[in-house]
Amino acid sequence: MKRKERAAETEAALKEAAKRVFAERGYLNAKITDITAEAGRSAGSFYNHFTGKEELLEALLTDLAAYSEEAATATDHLEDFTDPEAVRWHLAYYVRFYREHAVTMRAVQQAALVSEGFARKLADFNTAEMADLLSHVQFLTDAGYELPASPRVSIRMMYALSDTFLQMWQQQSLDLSEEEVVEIMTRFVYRGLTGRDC
Amino acid sequence: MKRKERAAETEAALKEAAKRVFAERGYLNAKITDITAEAGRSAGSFYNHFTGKEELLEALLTDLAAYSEEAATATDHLEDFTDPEAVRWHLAYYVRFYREHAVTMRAVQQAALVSEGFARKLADFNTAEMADLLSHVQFLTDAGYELPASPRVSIRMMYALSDTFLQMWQQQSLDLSEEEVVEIMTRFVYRGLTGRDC
DNA sequence: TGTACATCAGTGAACGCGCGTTCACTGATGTAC
DNA sequence: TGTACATCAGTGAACGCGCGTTCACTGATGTAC
Repeated sequence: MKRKERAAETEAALKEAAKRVFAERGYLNAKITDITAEAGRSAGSFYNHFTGKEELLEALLTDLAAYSEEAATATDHLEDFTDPEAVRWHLAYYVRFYREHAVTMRAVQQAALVSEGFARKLADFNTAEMADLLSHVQFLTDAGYELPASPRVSIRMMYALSDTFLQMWQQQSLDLSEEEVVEIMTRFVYRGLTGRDC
Repeated sequence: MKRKERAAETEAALKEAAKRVFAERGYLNAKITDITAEAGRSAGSFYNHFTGKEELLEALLTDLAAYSEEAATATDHLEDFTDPEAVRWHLAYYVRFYREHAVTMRAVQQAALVSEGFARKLADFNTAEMADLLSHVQFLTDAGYELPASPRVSIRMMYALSDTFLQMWQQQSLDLSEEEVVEIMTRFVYRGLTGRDC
């Protein structure tokens, strides 16, 4: 089975090369020949594995899904948002996620601007991430805290903040360690959601 | 001077047509012939006015700058962020801005993904917007409030939240009126910055 | 005011660049007997 | 184990599509005398 091995190696090489090219030039600026060159393969080889750049990105996105699943079922998953630690846990998760998968996420965001299909995929992904949070925020309303808005909208604000702030952190150098970012965001979000200090 | 009038009319028509096309298809998907067709002009005519799509977008962006200037010097500009009204005033300004200029801003954001030049322009624009806020937050530290992070970073969180949440509001229908959005964001941000309810 | 010429905004068919995609070919691996 | 043929991953030059951009042309406006 040396043949299938070789094919699998090439496919993996193309995916890794794509990430490097996306990181440097961005998804939209990446030419297929850039990717094949980076992977050290010929242009034609690409089409033995993917029908185009979109399918390659879908493959990368599928790899992420696994990661998200994992976190949602983590054993130390804290759910009660009246406890600042629960908020911190989730933000720490996002920070880790962004550090590890920033390239793919940015690629998907770029693809979403141009392609209807990726826009839907991205929306679905975000909705899934937020769904988990919805039940956690219920603890706050049950405990008599006054959210700034409905649970659904409050979570969107939290998510909007995290998403964009983490991108800022990644791209421009904010000179903050990962721990500091988690700490800072936790304070802002916990205060924002509950109206109390922590 | 009928000639210059005609030229000015065509240029304006192209700019307006561009906004409509950008709104529908997005900047990156917009073809120059889409714009000229929408404006009811020939393809060649475009190049009498702009060297390309980029220059047209720059022209639209210049129109925005005026708007921002205006707000920064507004007479009712509240500056002391210890007063929730001051926070509300600024968020209300952003909401109005996004409602009126969402198309151009989204176009610039898209262009920034692909072009180094626009990335810099966008970064400059955002920095300018945030600079105004920096002095306002000083009131909080002076009054003994504890920000969630340094003034510079706290503002970035506020800005990240506003930027993305307003985009969500624009794109997906969150079923919130403009007043509600301002109210909600004010509560979240004021709480986040000060740690106190309002 | 009239005539002859210059200039300019606009036209749209044609051109050509960039890049995605194809395809005939190669050499290696797998299969049949 | 050896031989003959089939299949497959990979190659890279060539093809062709889409779209930005050009340019010779038109008709209208401006200018000179």
